[in-house]
Formats: sequence, structure tokens, C-alpha cells
Amino acid sequence: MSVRTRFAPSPTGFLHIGGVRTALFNWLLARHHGGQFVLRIDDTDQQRHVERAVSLILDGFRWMGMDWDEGPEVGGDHGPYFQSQRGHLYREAADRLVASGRVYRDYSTEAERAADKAAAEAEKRAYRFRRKPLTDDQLEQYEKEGRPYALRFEVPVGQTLVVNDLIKGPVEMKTDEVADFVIVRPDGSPLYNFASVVDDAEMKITHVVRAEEHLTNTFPQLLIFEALGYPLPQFAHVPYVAAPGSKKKLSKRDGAVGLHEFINEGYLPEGMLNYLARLGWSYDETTEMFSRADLIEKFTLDRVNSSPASHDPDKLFWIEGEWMKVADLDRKVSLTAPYIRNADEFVAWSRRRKNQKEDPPAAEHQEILPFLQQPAEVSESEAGRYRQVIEALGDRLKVASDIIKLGRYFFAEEISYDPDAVKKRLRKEGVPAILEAIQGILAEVEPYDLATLEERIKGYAEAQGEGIGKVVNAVRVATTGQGVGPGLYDCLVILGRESCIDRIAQTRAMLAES
RNA sequence: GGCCCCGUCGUCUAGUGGUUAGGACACAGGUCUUUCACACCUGCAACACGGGUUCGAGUCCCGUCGGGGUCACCA
Repeated sequence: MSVRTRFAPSPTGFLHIGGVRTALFNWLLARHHGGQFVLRIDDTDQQRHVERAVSLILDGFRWMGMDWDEGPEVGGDHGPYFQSQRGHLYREAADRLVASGRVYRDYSTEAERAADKAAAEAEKRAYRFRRKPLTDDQLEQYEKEGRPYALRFEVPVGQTLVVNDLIKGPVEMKTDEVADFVIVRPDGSPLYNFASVVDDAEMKITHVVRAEEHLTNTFPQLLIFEALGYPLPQFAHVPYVAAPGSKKKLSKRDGAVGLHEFINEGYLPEGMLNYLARLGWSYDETTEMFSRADLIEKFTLDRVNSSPASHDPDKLFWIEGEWMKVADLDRKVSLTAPYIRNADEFVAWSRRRKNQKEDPPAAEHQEILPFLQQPAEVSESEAGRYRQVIEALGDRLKVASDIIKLGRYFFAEEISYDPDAVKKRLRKEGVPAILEAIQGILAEVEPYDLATLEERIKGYAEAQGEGIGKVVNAVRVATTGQGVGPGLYDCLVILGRESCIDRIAQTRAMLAES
């Protein structure tokens, strides 16, 4: 039988990287075994699914390259793939459970349950709902008055349930610890523990890989599988993702935790995939870099750690940089171009994101930036300049949006000066004279190319007895406004003779003024 | 509180009774260098604690402490 896994998000629209990792493990497991990965939208609880929220989830999956064999948009033989549309299946299963006598009508009221709970607490006793026998009269009376009832599963006491978790190992639970639980509300809507079992069984899921918080949920679920006569899937509970530098569960307050924030910053899917896979999983003692194909080939659940892992933005950034290093030049062009074209919009987004501390994040931080949604068309003439800039930037470009921080001045008319750089490199004895001389050299140097520029500027520094560093740094700030960047001669060539002369003149004027 | 899960450098991890406890990120110092980045070298740094079992425990058992989850007519 082929391996079938699933991911069943609630349509909140927010894709937490912890959830993405769980989905990734499911996807990897299915792909590793040549099985199927199904996507199901868990939109019970009357919170009807929101189109927008669903498409945000799908966009995130598409971006990660986690394709689903069955689910929204693609359909499949086990649909529908929205819980809100599977009511008939839950009803049919509930009927079978009632007929088998494993489930009973619970006429209790909220007030009664609250009172029982309070009494239990007063006695320092754990509260667990158990069936209270009703007399025939009472029953008849309730039925006659049409009193609403929930359907509750009668848990057999005195047994021990065991789940052989593929990550945690064998875990036992006494049924005495499991209260009778509701499977269907008085209004007929199913509850998660019930719906989830029906769905997993009907969808022929063989491996339920989900967050650790569901571990204790699996015991009531076991009972339902058994009562319904469904074969049991394998279970694997993956530990939570902790906040950076802590063992506390990662929350929205811990900085960027939504997938869309990384997409918007221009991370590569390869980087995210590699990082998330390594968070809680390892292949051997040394390998850090894994391509998608490596992951599919090597991923197994037995190498998933049973203890929580904390999110490490530094490591993510490093892995991202490694993948950016090997990315194709033309790909980098189409990845960076949208940022340059929408620089102001990106900078504004970035600033708002930095300032925002709300929980949950504002809707805009859960969406892919509008200008990233269509592939950028870069004309051949434009591409030439992008290629030059990106090549000059080299490994300095880690995420696509770095183009703004690192190379915006190649595309902007106006230069904006970094105050620190001005202070450190331009407000120095002799700098105006150096700039004047270099401006002169640039005006007449022939040919205006990298080797000649380097030769002339070095020659000038030597003749003047100036340190080459002083000259180069001054010219860099004068032409780019920035203290850091690609090699100076690269900058001069890309910017071009006219532009460099203009910028140096402008800088000299600025220095003379103040 | 009951029950369940978890506990190796700051972080990700290797480790399945005998290792100088290995690798990676981060950090520090250095080499290269016009800045930054890259690369390379060096360094810092861990078995939560206490009892057992054993000739020998990071590895096995018990307890303590710590973290997490769950005890819903949420998912």
C-alpha cells in the first residue's frame, strides 16, 4: 500500500513556519516513498472558510514547492477536501457509532457540567465527564420536549491504550484518564477529534504526522478508529518549534515567524526548505546542505528529533546565503528586479513590519507583496545592467531584497549619503583635493575600463604618497554614498564616466558647503 | 493539580555502555584585502541535578528540577 500523508490547516491564512515544517515533513515522507500528499482544509467549527485565507495557504505551499496530489484546486478521489463540505460523511459515521452503542446522547447542560467541574476542583480531583445513567422516564421526558443533546463517546474504563509513535516511541495512556468526549454538537456539527478521524480514514491516510500538541488527542481518536472498524494509521508527533534562544514555544511575538515575511524579504525557497528540514531533523553528523532532491531521497521519520528545536534566524540566513551563492545569474536578475522597481514600497513595508508588534500580525504581513506576485519581465537591455550589478555584488547578496540595501545607488539618479560613511571617509584632511584630482582623471582616462581605472588611481595615490585606502574609500563614498559595497573599480565602471564625474562634483560641493 | 512528552556547547545537531564528546551557525582573534562580503586558519563553548546498575555511563533504571503539551459542545 502506498504511503499517504496529509496536512490539514485551519484557514486562518497565517502560515507559521512551524506549521510549514510539519507540512514539509509530511510532504517529504510522501515523496520519499513515492506516495501521495493530500491537503485538506480543516474549516469545521462553523468558521466557514475564507477564500482569501485558503489562497494564502496555497500560495505558500506553491512557493515552497510542496505540491499536493489531492486537495483544493486539484481535487482527488477522496474529496471534498474542505471539512465544511463533508457533513454527510460525519453524519454517516456518527450514525454507525450510535447504532453500535459506543456513543450516547448527552442531554447535560452547560450549567450542569460547570457545576460538576467546580465540585471536582473543590475536591482536588480531576474532572472527567462520565455517562450518567438516565431513567427511562427522564429519557422519555427529554425526548418528548425535544431537549437538545450532544453525541458523546463512551470511553471504556480499565484499559490501557498504546500508540507506537514513530517519533516519540511507544506512549501509553489509561482509558481512566480519558473522559467521555463529544463527537457531535447538538446542532449536528462534528468536533475535531471525530471529524479528523473520519477524514483520515476515508482519505486512506497511512501516516498521520502532526504537531506534538495532538499527542494526547490520539487516544480518543484511537477509540474512534477502532469503533468504526477503520484500520489504524501510523502516528508521528513532531515537537514544537521554540523561540530563538529559548525553549518556549515560538509565537508571533518572536519576530518574523510567518512564511510570507520571508517570501517578501526575498528568501529563496531552497533556503527555507533546507533550513526547515534541518530544524529537528538530521541526516548524519556533518551534512548541512540539502537540495530538494537530497531531502526527498534522505528524509526518514526516524531521524526526526524527539525534543523541541528552537528557530535560529542566523542559521536560516546562512543557509539562505549558501543557496544564493549558487543561484543562476539570470534568476537573481528576475528575483531582484521587482525590489528595485518598487523600492519605496518595499522600504515602507519593511519599516512597518519592523515596528509592528501586534499579535496576530496585520493582514498585510501575511500576504505576498503585490509586486512579487507576477514574474518580473526584464528587457534584455535592462538585464545587462542588473547582471553587472549582481555580479559586482557577488556573495554580498544574500536575500533578493538586499539589492536595495546594497545596490540601490546603481539605479537611482540621486545619491543618498550614509552619514557615518561621510564622517568616516570624507570629513578628512586632504579629501577634497583627492576628489578633485580623481574627477580630473576620470574625465580623461582612456579607455574607461576596470584595469585602466585601477592603474591610474593606484598610480595617483602612489605619486601623492597617499594611502590607497584613503583614496579608494573617499571615492567610493563620493560616488555611491555608501561606506560598503562592491569593489570600487566595479562601481566606477557600472556607474559610467558621466555619472561618476557628476557625483564627485556633487559631493565636493556638499563638502565645500558645510 | 492529574496525565503525557522532552532535557548534549548560546543555537541546530552527531552520539544507541569504553570517543581527547564530533560537525554546523553565532561569537572572538587572525590571514587575504580599498570597504563590506566571501574564503581560509585559530579559539571559546555542552552531556540539567542526585542516586543507582555496571569493571566502565551522555548512552540503562529511579528520583528531583526545568521546559512543553493536554485535561472544551477549539482546531
